[in-house]
Amino acid sequence: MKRGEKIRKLLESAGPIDLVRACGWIRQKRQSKGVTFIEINDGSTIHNIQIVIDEASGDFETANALQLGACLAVDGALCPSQGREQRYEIKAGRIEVLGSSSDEYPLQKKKHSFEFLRSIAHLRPRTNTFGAVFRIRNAAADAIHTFFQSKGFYYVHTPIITASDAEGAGEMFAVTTMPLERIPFIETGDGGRTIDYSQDFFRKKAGLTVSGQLEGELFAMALGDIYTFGPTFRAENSNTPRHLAEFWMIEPEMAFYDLNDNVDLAEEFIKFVTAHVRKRCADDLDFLCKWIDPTLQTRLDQVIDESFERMDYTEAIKRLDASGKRFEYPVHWGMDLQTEHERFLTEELVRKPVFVLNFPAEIKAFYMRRNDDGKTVAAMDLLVPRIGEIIGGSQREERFDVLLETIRGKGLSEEAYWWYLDTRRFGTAPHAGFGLGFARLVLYLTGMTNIRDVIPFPRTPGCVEF
RNA sequence: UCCCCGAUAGCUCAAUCGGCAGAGCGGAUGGCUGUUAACCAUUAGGCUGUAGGUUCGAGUCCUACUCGGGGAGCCA
Repeated sequence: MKRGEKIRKLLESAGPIDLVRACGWIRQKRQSKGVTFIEINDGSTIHNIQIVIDEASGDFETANALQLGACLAVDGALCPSQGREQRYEIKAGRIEVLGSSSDEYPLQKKKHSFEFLRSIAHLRPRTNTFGAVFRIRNAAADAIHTFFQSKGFYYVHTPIITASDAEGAGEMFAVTTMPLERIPFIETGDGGRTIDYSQDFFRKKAGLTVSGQLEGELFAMALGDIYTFGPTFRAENSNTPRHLAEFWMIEPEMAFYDLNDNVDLAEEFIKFVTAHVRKRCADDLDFLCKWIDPTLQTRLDQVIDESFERMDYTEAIKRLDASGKRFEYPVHWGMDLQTEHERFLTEELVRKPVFVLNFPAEIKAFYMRRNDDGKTVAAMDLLVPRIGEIIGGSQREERFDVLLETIRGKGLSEEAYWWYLDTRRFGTAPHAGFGLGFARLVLYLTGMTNIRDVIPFPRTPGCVEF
């Protein structure tokens, strides 16, 4: 079909054009006696284009009967607008109604609550806010590939179905073809029974991945620098504005990187993505700044311009302790940082993004590299104001015997990790990497406050609609 | 999973001490010579989340449940 020009292009036109075609969905309609104004939007920009239909037009009656949400193809002249709100408008010649709407169309010309819009997630991308959010999400995704590709990183597709449980990352969703109403069991001899996975599709227990990191490390030990960017799944019963059961994660993994190199890369990466979005989605950020978060643009500029704070875990504990602030969870060395501690650190003490480094080994995963002090591991968390932890990473333990000792010490099965351990037996190398929750990054970039509003179709406990 | 708060018209919300169910927006109809979330007039629209209970009388008080939100935990 004849698609015409994107509305973004038309609004940026260098001059009037005698005949143009625009397609889009009706956002606004205003009627006077002799003239009707219809604003349509095609998603190419947050701005609508105004269609002017006057009495002389053959389609005047058609236009007046149209309702919000209808889809139109409009042929007409792109002219300078007499109104003050827009440079150009289309004086309609012919209007083709591609899809009519009805008075039951749920989106109104007013602000709706996000809770309500979540219940109509199939229509919410037609609102200004969600249009802006999802254009920014797209720009961020693009920036991620551009950043890593320009640095010579390879994009690796790690498996979505896996039998490996990246320890500490949370509960896995089961993947099975066994009938739930009659799951085969094996008697264990002591009166108990266990599921007979040998009859299942994969002949062993399988689930949806909680992280592609371990597989990512395997590829870093061959291709050098790699990154993953794909969906991950957590079957945790988490009911918060920061958690999803299905979300996208970015996990770079680099050979010959130590913890400092890792931190440098993470900072450069966040700055790059932020700057890219700041430049490319200026209109959308203006809108979000006006209606959602007035501090958004200032905050993003700060991320781009100022260097992030870096602080050892031990130092963070000292500063939290010395702050005099009363915490619900008392501060002591060896504890994991709670939400209240993270927020106080980044929002009160340093007032900018902060890397916390070298955590106690006990509270971190087996694959993190043991430091010489014997007590800590080369881990890093990036905390940002409002969101909390946005990146978690570490230098990985490359020494075979140390890794094996840790796996055994944490009561994990060394057989299950035979392929992971192999990389330490055959040409091991220092390497490091991190994981970044994409939706949390989008939260940060948009000023939105609920993670369910920055992913097209959120999956949370009890919610899998659409 | 735990704690707190909420659920009233399509949407956003009122309803005093337990005493007739309301407004704005949206819809429909009409008006208005170029509007900007246009404006003016008329109008329709309700088993007050569900199930019980207390009471002469319940949107309002009590109990349970469902759903939603916030906080916490788990985590990214």
